[in-house]
Amino acid sequence: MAKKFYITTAIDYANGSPHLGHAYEKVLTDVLARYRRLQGDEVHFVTGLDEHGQKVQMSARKAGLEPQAICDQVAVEFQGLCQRLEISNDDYIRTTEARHKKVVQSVLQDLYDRGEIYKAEYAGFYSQRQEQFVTEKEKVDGEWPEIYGEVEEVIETNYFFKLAQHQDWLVDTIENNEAFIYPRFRSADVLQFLKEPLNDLCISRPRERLQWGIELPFDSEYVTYVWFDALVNYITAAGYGTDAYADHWPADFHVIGKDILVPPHAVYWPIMLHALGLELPRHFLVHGWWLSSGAKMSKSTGAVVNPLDLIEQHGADAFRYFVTREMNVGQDSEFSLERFTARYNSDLANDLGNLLSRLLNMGGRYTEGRVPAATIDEAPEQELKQLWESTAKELIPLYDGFQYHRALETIFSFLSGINRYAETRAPWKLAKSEDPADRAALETSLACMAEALRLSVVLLTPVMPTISEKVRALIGDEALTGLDGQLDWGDRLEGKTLGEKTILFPRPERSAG
RNA sequence: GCCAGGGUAGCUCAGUGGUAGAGCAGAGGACUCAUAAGCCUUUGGUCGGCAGUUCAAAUCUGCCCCUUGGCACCA
Repeated sequence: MAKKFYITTAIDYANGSPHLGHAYEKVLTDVLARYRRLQGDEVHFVTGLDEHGQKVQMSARKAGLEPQAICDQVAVEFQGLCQRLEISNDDYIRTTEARHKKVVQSVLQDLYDRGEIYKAEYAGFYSQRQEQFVTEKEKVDGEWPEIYGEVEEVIETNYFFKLAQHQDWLVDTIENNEAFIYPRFRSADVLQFLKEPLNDLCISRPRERLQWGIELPFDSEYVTYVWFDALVNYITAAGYGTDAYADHWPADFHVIGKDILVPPHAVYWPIMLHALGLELPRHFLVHGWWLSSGAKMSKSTGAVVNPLDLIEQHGADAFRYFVTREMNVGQDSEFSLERFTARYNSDLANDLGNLLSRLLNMGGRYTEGRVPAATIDEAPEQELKQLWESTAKELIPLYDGFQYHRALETIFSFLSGINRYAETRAPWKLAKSEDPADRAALETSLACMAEALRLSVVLLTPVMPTISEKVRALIGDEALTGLDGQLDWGDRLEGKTLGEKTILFPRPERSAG
């Protein structure tokens, strides 16, 4: 069996509710996953939930619940988000699952046996109130803020993972693999970090301080902490220790936010894998953040808008389109309701939705609800086909280079070209003529509009899967299963039945006041 | 402080040496198949600032300013 295209998001931390950032990462990953499926890859797409740790334990205690109960609630929320967004993940991993505990313990034991883990004393400043270690960085004006309460220096024995001995290897690996981290400039952050000597990584917490974690296999007085729990999910979900593993690992892409590249994903994780003798993931796709999500958009309406409400208000596809169109992968982007509305109305409703609407309507009125044959090929047709040719040429490289915002821009610029073509041919005028030449032009124009629309939605499909399928059905096309030949201008729609006139993206009612 | 990303029309962005671009928003017009949509025309920029290299710089170099991140046990 051929290796699958294995792609992951970061797993979300269970101590909080989903927000725009979570939604975006899932959409971004899903777009890539769906694109690869169209390219013919067998895809294994995993997302999940990181459930252990101090914060979850404390939240549970505050709520008077068992930690697992809290996690179960949060898991429902996050999985619900995936459904709402029509994320096509093949697996959802939760770090409290038995399959994961087993892998974490096996990996820890393995490293312990190899001498990569040792026990040592760790001295630090501990905040009793927050039940966590604090560092000099947390100090404000030379004092720890009030929220930490009394901070005392304590010495604690813990287990450490040897990072330093792999440092040179890691620097080499990153320097010699330019495609390892996208965008490339992020590699510089990692290499800068690696200019300083690495300290070993503390991977345990004593059980009396933290119960909510996976027990160290070689010392039941401790649980493992954070990274050995969270990062290992990627190989758990790949089926580490089972036959499935070879079909999945190495991951083709870990899609993550820029905040967790250095040091966890670009330093700890590669070293963990290297120490275990496992292959590294092939690429990291590092995205930026949505800024001002919340406060800023309340200005005009006076009401705070939760970006995730837009999914229900305007559909998953519209939401997916917006975040994909607006975000230049790797950079940050500004979220505002105004921008969402502008995209929705201008691009989706006016350009795409209305184009389909006028085609279906004219097909019903002039050609008995069928896609007619294109019988002539004159300047307007040739121009439109040329425009498509140059559009198609750009799309694959843009998709391959994660330039989704520009790919969408290009597609919508072609859609605009179809609208322009319609004005040039003006089938509604031709319909009033008895001249056979006008009749031929009328039929040709509707055929060309339908074909051009079909071509437009092919590479809209990864971003707007439902809408794209809907468009295909309405113009008499079959469901899309691959890219093969789909981007070539042809006459496959000839004679196909057009659907009833449909409003794809209804204009929202203008709310009074 | 050091490193990196961004700073181009009101907004979002494209544009890496050769007379400043797109979409949206604004203004005007013709049309009517269509979701008061679409189409045509148009207003609008000392390309963050200063200096330098060059016949020529948004594009190369230096310094500065604004902004977003990274800079070891922090999720």
